[in-house]
Amino acid sequence: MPELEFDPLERAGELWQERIGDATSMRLATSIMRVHQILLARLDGALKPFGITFARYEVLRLLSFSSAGSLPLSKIGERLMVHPTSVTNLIDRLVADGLVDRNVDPTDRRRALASLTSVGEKVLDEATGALVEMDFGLAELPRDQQRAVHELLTPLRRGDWR
Amino acid sequence: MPELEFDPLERAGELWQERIGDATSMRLATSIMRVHQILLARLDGALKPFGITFARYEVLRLLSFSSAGSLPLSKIGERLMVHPTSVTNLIDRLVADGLVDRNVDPTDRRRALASLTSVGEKVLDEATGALVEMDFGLAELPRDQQRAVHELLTPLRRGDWR
DNA sequence: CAAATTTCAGACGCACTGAGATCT
DNA sequence: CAGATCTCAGTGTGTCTGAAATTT
Repeated sequence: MPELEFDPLERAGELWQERIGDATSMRLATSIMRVHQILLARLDGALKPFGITFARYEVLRLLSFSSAGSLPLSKIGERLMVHPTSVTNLIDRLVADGLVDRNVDPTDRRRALASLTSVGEKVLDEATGALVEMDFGLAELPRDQQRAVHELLTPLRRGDWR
Repeated sequence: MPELEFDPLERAGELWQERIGDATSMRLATSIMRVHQILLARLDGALKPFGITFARYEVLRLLSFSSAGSLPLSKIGERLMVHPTSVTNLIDRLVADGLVDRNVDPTDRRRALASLTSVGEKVLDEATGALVEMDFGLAELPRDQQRAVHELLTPLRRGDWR
């Protein structure tokens, strides 16, 4: 399948080093871009049979974890780091597919509350099984290395909370 | 700026552990998604003054590294792991902005060769300066950690070449 | 009234599919 | 002719801006 006979990122790193200077951060930035692309393709592929994307899966999971069983859209955006209009869009599709209910919050009628339908719960469970089965697309990395990468990356997310 | 008082990923990991099981791979997968989003926003933000995105920057850089000074579009797609129609699209925009020339390969007239214009070279140099200045959006990580993450991630890209 | 919450219209970037044109 | 290369039209998904509607 692969037409290349070498790691294209390694090649780019060597040339960068020769002509520009230290290639460390350029290598990692490009690396993260590519790994993201590979990972997303694997996750979306595994979820395709269930008619959802990884972004939608995250919404379903968040709702199932909420203690009240429902969340205002603004909270969803906050937790998932998603733009308000994108949340509306995600929920629109999930509602259209019958996986989520949208109701006005009786406490504060500006708010829309999203909650899982029973179909949504079922799809979530099955999708979770599929993702666990494929180790979230990270099977090439042993557990301890997965943990190591996660911890090393944490400082980059530091702006997400106080 | 951040409304949250806790790391949302950590919270999700704890709940996952309680209710589903080992949360290691789920944590890392979500982590990579979020870091990618943050990084891309930083890189695209730094490149905005030059009128290019990171995807277009990578094309310019690849062209400047090519020994012949030009590359057929198919090679660009191969090296950058980009779909053929996306390459056409990227080159279309770069040509429209005067950063790249597109010519038919006289050797094999099926091929289109892309090469940098002098404006393209100039923009590339300035953009490179801006990216180096911000350490490719990875300033929170010391060099040795950047190297460590890059090496740990490499197995995930292993399918890209032979 | 000011602020919060959500929605809408519209634009954009990028990935992909399927089909077609051109050339080797 | 089969195969390679590129382009085109159209779709899907997610992001964002700016503006508006509703409610507190």
